[in-house]
Amino acid sequence: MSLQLYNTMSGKKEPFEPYEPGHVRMYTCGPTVYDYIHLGNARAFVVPDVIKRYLQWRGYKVTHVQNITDIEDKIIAKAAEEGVPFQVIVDRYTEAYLEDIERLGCQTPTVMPKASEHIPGIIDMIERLIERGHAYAVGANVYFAVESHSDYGALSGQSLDALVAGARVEVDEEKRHPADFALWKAAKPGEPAWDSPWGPGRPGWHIECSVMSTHYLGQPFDIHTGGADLVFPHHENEIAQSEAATGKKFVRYWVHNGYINVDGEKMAKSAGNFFTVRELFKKYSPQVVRLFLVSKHYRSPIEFNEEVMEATERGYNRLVDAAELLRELVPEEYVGELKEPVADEEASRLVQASQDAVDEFVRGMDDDINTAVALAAIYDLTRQVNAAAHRAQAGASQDMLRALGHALHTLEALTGVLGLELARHAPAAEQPAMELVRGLVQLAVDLRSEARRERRFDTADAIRDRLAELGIILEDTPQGTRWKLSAPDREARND
RNA sequence: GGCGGCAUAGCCAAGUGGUUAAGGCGGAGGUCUGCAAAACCUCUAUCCCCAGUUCGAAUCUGGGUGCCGCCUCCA
Repeated sequence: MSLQLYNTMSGKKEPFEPYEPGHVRMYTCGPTVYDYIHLGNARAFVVPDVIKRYLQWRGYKVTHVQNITDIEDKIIAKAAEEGVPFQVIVDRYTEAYLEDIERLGCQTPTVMPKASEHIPGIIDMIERLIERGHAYAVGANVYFAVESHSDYGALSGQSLDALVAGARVEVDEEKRHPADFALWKAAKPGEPAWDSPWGPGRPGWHIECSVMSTHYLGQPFDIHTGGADLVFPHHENEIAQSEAATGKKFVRYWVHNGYINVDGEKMAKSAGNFFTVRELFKKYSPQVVRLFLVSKHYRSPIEFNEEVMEATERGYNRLVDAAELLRELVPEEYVGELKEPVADEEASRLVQASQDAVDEFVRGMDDDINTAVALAAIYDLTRQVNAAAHRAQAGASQDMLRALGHALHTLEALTGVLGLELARHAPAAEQPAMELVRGLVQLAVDLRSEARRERRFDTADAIRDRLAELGIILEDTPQGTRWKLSAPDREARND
């Protein structure tokens, strides 16, 4: 069985085959840089990142383009509101966005083009559309004529008549058809503008994605992703423009992710019920946020609330704890793919468990990137690893250590495909401080161990309690006392 | 009005014709421990309602009920 992907265009899961064997080309609608990204935006970036990582893991080369919209009405509005130059807004939020997706564990896309860098290509495409009779200029505005494209409405499953009957399309005397949309907008005084055959202005929203995607990926390309709210009109319009301009199919698989809900309602800027990811990072580590996002199938809505976030954090800690235990236990040279089979019966059971986890993980991911199933496979293996590791703490055969090393490798590989990293790490800025913390904690732990040996349990417990208040958890094992930070990579801990 | 989605345990969430209905969080009991913590073990649902199809349905069909989304900027 191979990867099945749900295609919004057909409304069905379809077997995935790239246009060019072995090489997947995908495009993701990136942010408009006028504000910090919120959790809903984050999902639209994490979902394609998971798809990309899975494809890579399955051996495909992936070229991934994710644009940055740096020309847009909302940016102009924000600049006016703050009374600062347009570019200040663009730079500030571009930088913040790059930082946010990196912390979320997203690989840097192969190319991150900006609309402002593709004006000539945009003008070319508009000219071609006018030549082919798909667009018309009215003064310095240019519109796409939706009636000229027979397939208009195919992606959203709506006929042109039905779309107009919805009657929320803005009335505009200039347009030949109410659903016609702007390819080029005339600049008003003071607005950022680029020269064009129709006068100074800026591109409409949809045209940049058509131009940039096909510029880097050709036409057709394989996968186009975005939030479900982009199906109409954004993606519908992208298709119309691109196919009208070239006569070729635009995109082979349309992938749309579901929303994040708050109190049952879609999280959105306009609704005001959103959480920026940087706010969330103060309370939860970026890894926990990412785990939360992949805990449900990408097309379903996810309800956001504190209770679920906390449950997610506990689950994440369990995964990390298991990995850390293995790292303590297994000599480094045993971590990795198993080179020779193990003879020991218990060890071979664990090897089998690792294989089962991989099989189940693949089964889930192949079924339209079912990350919930994939995660269940990871948790299953974690449980078995813990059981074996705790027994191994009291002494283990070489075979067992090799099997544990293999299991650790497996856990890291599978969580890695989801973009998760099983490690507690303090933010880089805190690294020097961590050295000091390690020393001080060890000092306290040593003093407490001495107290325990002398059966002065009041003192021992007091030390443990005080450390707990500081966010340091002690665990006594037969081999001595281990310690860990309770919430290691939250942005700031003020508890 | 048009189009689409969802309803599974206290919470989150898989499962789309036949299995003991995955997994996580929480809860109860147990093992281990000076006590804890962690970990492991056991237990913790008959699938919104009704009517059909079928030898057999959470899974298919029809009808309800409830919730959500798109049709306007939106990830």
